[in-house]
Formats: sequence, C-alpha cells, structure tokens
Amino acid sequence: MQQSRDILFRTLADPTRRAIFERLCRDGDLTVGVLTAGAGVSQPAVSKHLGVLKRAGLVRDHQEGRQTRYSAQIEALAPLIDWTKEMNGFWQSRFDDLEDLLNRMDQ
Amino acid sequence: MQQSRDILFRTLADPTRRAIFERLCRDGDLTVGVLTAGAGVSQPAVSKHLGVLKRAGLVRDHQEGRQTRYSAQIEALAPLIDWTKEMNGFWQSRFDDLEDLLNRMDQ
DNA sequence: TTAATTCATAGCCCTCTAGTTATGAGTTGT
DNA sequence: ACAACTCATAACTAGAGGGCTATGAATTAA
Repeated sequence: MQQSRDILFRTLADPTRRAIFERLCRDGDLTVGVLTAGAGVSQPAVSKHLGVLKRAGLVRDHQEGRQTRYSAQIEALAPLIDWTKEMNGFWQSRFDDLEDLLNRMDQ
Repeated sequence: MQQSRDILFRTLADPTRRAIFERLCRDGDLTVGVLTAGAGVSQPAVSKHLGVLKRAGLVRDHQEGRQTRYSAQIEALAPLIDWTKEMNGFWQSRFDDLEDLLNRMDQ
C-alpha cells in the first residue's frame, strides 16, 4: 500500500518516463518503435522505462507479431489521487479542529 | 509550468521528504527539532529536505526566536491534481472518439 | 560575557538510476 | 534458409542526490 504509493511516485518522477505515459494516455495503443521516435532517447532506454512503468502497473503490454504494443492503465493513478485527498483531509480536519476550538471559546 | 510540475513530482518522490510533508499536513506548524525527532534521519538531512520542499512551494517557514517553524502549503499540490485530471481527460476523450466513431458507423 | 540551544551550510561519500552501445531472441519476408 | 525487422537484456558509465559529520551563525539562558 505505502509500498505501491512509493513506487508510483518514484516512477512518475522521471520526466522522460512521465512523457511516455502521457503519450500513451493521449494516443492509446503504441509500439515501442513509435514511442522511441518521439522520446528523444534510445530504444533500449524506452524499453527500460516501459519496464518500470509496467512494474508500477501504469501500463500493459501485449505482443503483436514481432512488435509489442503498450497501453496506459489509468486506474493505476488511483493511489496518487487518494494521497492528495488524504493530504487535503488532514488539512481540512485541522481547520475543523480550529473551528471547534473557537466555538467552544464562544460559549 | 511544465517545469514546476517536474519539480513537484521529483520533490514528492523521496519517501523521507514526503513523510515530512505529510506530517506538516497533519500537525500544522512544526519546528525542525520536532520534525527531526520523528524523521529517522539527522537534523541536517531534515533541513535539506525542508529546503527542497520550500523551493517546490510545498512549505513555508518563519523564524520564531532561534527556531524555525515550517507549515505545509496544500495549494502547491494543485499541479499534481491538474495533471491527473489531464490524464483522465485524455483517456476520456479517446473513449468519446471511439463512441463517436461507433455512432457514425450506426448511421 | 559565556555557555547552551537551534538550525543551516559545507564538504564528503556512496548508492541508485538514466543514459549509452552491443548483442541476442523472436518474427516476418524473400 | 537467410536477411531484415522489432524489441529486450546485458554491461558499462556518468551524474544526481540523499545520507553523514563538522562547523558556523544566531538566539536565549545563566
């Protein structure tokens, strides 16, 4: 849980990798060759990034002849959204506590 | 913009640093000493993390005698939320395009 | 004034990772 | 069968960054 959250943050921290994921969100189902063309790094580098993304659950792959097509798994972003909500919750709850205190002081 | 998004992701990627930010979201306004006590790393390490968080706009500091109090700036998470929305948007838009195509095929 | 406290900075080390080239495994076309 | 292609893996390098200790600057207490 915390582990997967960690992996997610670390995986998305690299700009090249994040760009690949963004591209897959936009354009759907792409081969390694197509992704390499627009990535600005070598094909092995792209493959490595895709491996990391896959282990984080952010992409899926399936073979199609001699090429591999990758697609984004948007649901894998859920822990990220949960985390921001949690932080907002902490924040809000502290605000509520303050309000409670002020109310009690009114009495 | 893209730059600040990058900085935000990289800043939140480190677990120790993220834990410090989480703590500040929960507990509000804390000194470096208090943060160090629960951080599991040395005080200089904590100070360095706080510096990184500050440059990312995620925390604010103000002097209070010889100690420095830090507090979370929850609004700084906005680019993160925007990004996830953007990814979801791409995803949804592709889904809509597919729907459009299917509708046109119906005619 | 002197001593103690609180934090930031400097300097160093060590690990982790993103990049590269080289190559191999699997697939398609001739 | 052989050549061309698509991608993954191996091996290596360089740089970034997170950790530490040591120390200095500023404030408070004795």
